[in-house]
Amino acid sequence: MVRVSSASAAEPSRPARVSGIDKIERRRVALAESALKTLGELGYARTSLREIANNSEFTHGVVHYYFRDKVDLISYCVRYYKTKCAQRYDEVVETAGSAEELAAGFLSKMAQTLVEETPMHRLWYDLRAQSMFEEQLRPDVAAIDQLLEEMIWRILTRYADLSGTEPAVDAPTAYALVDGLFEQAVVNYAADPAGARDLLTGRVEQVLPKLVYSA
Amino acid sequence: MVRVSSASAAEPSRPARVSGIDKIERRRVALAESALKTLGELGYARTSLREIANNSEFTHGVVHYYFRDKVDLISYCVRYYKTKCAQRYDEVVETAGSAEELAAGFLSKMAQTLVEETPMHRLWYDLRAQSMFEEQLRPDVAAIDQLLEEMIWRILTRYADLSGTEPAVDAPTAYALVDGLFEQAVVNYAADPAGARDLLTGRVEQVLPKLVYSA
DNA sequence: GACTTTGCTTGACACTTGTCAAGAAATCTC
DNA sequence: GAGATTTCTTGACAAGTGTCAAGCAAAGTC
Repeated sequence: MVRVSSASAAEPSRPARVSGIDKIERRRVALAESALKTLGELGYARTSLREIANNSEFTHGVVHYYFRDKVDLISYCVRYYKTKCAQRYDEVVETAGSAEELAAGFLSKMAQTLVEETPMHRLWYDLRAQSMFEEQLRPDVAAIDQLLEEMIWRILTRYADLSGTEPAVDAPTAYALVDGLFEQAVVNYAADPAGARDLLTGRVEQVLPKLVYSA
Repeated sequence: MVRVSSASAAEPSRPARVSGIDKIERRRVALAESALKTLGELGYARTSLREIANNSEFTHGVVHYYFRDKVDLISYCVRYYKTKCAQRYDEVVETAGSAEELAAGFLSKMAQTLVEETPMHRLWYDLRAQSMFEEQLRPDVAAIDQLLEEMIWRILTRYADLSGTEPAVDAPTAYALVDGLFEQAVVNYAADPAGARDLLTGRVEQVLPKLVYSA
């Protein structure tokens, strides 16, 4: 489990009672969730602290009570987000009994998250781009990239296993390829929400077998 | 040839002489080039018109003399950029006499542009991400994506030709895959400028043969 | 050389931004 | 329930933003 709380926040002197620290943490999470919703809608650049506060039940001063500054908040959000996104396919990987079943489960889950969590994916690609310019974001972004790479790698190795063969590319390559397809789908989704889904599944389906040696 | 000038700019009433319109166009290009330099350095979000003017030989008022507003400028920049980037590999495609030669030329050119035009690539991925939030950018971004897809497709079909076979994926898929690898390299380049180059070439080398049917 | 058009500079405007601080409100402690 | 502590609200600040307009400089026109 990732300890999101050990961040670099102001850490106001903690109250004596045990529930206090948790309460603070819960407020942080609530703020982060609200912030993520706004961020996903508007993107990193256009999201101000006031906008985040407006779209939440809090006022803009509260943000500064729980986070040192904007980067601290965004950073926290990214780390919070991270803990939620990289285990999406784990169940599919564990329960699939054949390569076809795994592929089908992966594809359907992928299409589902594309549709249901579009804003989050948009935000992710935005943040990764921002990290190229804003050094402070790089560690967090790199950590998520790592997590996602491992996620894809788990899927691919299991897929190869079930096919009685081995991956034909290494982990970073596999991740870059699948991510390229997914990002394309996310970008296209803005223009054509209806078609993007099927195009994605079709393309991943096309590519997946090429990532392992033929059995 | 793309007519960049037919944009939506203010279009001040043109002087009678023929050189006048060209002079305006040349100023626009000069401003765009300066803006692109700043944009590549700072990214879309952090680049203000004043910053663009400061890093150029002009003052911030001139920008508004030649461009209606900020989006008009950025839009123009993107379209100007587009005309320069999608023909990078054309010479390699035309002169290569064998599949290996084509692959080698492609890889070396790709590595070269990664290193020499890093800011431009960063900016491109930034802009594409922004286009998911800013509708006005979408047409321009989509046009560039299209151009790049065709570029990759020219390379792949020629590569298949020279190998005496055919592409095993369609154009959008091929583009998404290669682009995934390239974007990963651009992001990594920020953290590790030395290693990113070789990692990219290695990975593309690994993948390229899998995009065509084995001869 | 006067006059008009074009090109550019400067300074201002309305607005948004992140940040902070003073104090009200709520909560806890005894 | 009084007092202390935590939590939150409100209003303000300086800095930065896009935009524009008034006026100066330069170039072209007759």
